[in-house]
Amino acid sequence: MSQKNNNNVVVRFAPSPTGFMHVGNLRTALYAWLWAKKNNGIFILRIEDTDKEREVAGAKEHILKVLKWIGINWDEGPDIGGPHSPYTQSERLDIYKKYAQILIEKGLAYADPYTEEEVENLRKKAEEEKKAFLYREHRPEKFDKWDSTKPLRFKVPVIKNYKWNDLVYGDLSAGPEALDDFILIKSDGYPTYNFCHIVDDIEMGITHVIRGQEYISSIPKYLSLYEALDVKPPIFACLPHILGSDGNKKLGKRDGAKDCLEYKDEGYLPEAFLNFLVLLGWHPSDDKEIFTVEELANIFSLDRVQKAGARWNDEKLNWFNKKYIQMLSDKKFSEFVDEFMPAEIKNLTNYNEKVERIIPIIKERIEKFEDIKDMHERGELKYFFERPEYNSKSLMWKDEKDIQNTKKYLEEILNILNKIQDNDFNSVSIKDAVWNFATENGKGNVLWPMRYALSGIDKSPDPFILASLLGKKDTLSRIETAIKKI
RNA sequence: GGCUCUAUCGUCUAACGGUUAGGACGCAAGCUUCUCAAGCUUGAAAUUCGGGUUCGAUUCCCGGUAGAGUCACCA
Repeated sequence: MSQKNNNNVVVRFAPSPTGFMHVGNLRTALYAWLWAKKNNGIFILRIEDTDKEREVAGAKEHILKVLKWIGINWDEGPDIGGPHSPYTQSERLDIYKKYAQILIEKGLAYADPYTEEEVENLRKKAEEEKKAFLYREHRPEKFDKWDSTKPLRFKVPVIKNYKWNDLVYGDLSAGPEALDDFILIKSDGYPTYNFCHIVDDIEMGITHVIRGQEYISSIPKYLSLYEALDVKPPIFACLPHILGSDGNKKLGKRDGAKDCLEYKDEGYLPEAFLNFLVLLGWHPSDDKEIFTVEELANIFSLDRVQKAGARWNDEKLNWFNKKYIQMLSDKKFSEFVDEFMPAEIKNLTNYNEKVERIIPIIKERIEKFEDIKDMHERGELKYFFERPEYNSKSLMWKDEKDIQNTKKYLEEILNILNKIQDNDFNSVSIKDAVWNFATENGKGNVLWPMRYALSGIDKSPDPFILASLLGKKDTLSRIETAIKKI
């Protein structure tokens, strides 16, 4: 890797602590982070907590937790500081005041003389007249001195068309109706997003502003503010929305978007989750689908981000998770099994000595670790540790009346298995020993009763595997029990 | 309603004007030692519509249609 000037790319992820972080937020963070990594740039985490009414306790900690889970690390942020500290907006109020003062002195910010109600009435009137409401059409002719008790509004310097380039959407433009005298500082003394994010982006040297598509229509406002401040705007990149799995609406908290940590709790692997997420709206130039973070950091590009929204797809996420589970080391896999195994199974007396043997069975049958619970509920775990209970009729393959033959077959299987040496009691030897007899008698007639005697359920691994996992002693004993039951 | 954006299999997407429109998930069928699971093979499945430009449009332009975003003292 060639050494690049670190200041080529400085990006930020700037969530507001107003609730849990959902997948839409996370993907924005992921794309910004990958863009920074790809360019050897700096990734900044900034907390935008200027809406004190909507702020949710613990939300900030939750955001950090999600990012850490998925493996997104930041170079500067509220917890670790950095050259532009602090990284929480409520602690940067003086900086915003300074910029507000600059605008006031330029005559480009003024105290809003109206009450909230008066503005609302003007808005309603415009609506009734089927006109777009523009505050600037009601801009007072003379401005009172701003005393911090009224909102401070931006005075759009020039009403004109704006054209700009977006790394994802290409050339964009908007007419003058996109421009208005928006509020810079609210009457509670806190700045609005529209104002302070721009101040911070300037102060922190942000080069690329990567955020959701919903900001496209606001960008002309930002452009006019950059002009008023005489600052060159950064490069913009807006990201398409993630759509809910039903409907076409942007995935939001109200439409059932889940807290990212729920995926962790359900047993999704962060690597799989990240891999799925990166492909939801972005695609490399070839057909490769499984990526390490390092590979993504090399090939990620904003110009290959889609313009249309991508629908959330749990099935594909599950497929990715399964793939990644298969790649997990035995040790790591066992740790997850230990975490997700239901207490009812863990409390069985011989759980600890036997659990390692059934690891491969679990590994090929789950998509996420929470599925272990479902396996348990379907009775697919318990019989490995305890003798199964079942109705003797179930031992019969297809023909429930063939009692005598079933008994005969089980007795012969018992005989055959008994002859296998203890230290040779593996699935291959067992199959070799049983196979001829089974084939001669229609396979299912013989193998189904054997498997059922060992598992006590309709669906399980094949009888050779089961016998080898249970061991010779337990296998013989379970078959004897079945014979007695008939 | 104004402004803005978007449109390829059910879903995620590939195809810098020329391909039998490719891949993946899901689905179906078959194979693989009974039932599962896993694996393998095969299959069905798409360029929103109408005009143009061009020898030739999924691709470029215009229009229709559909969908989305936004129009806060929220971010």
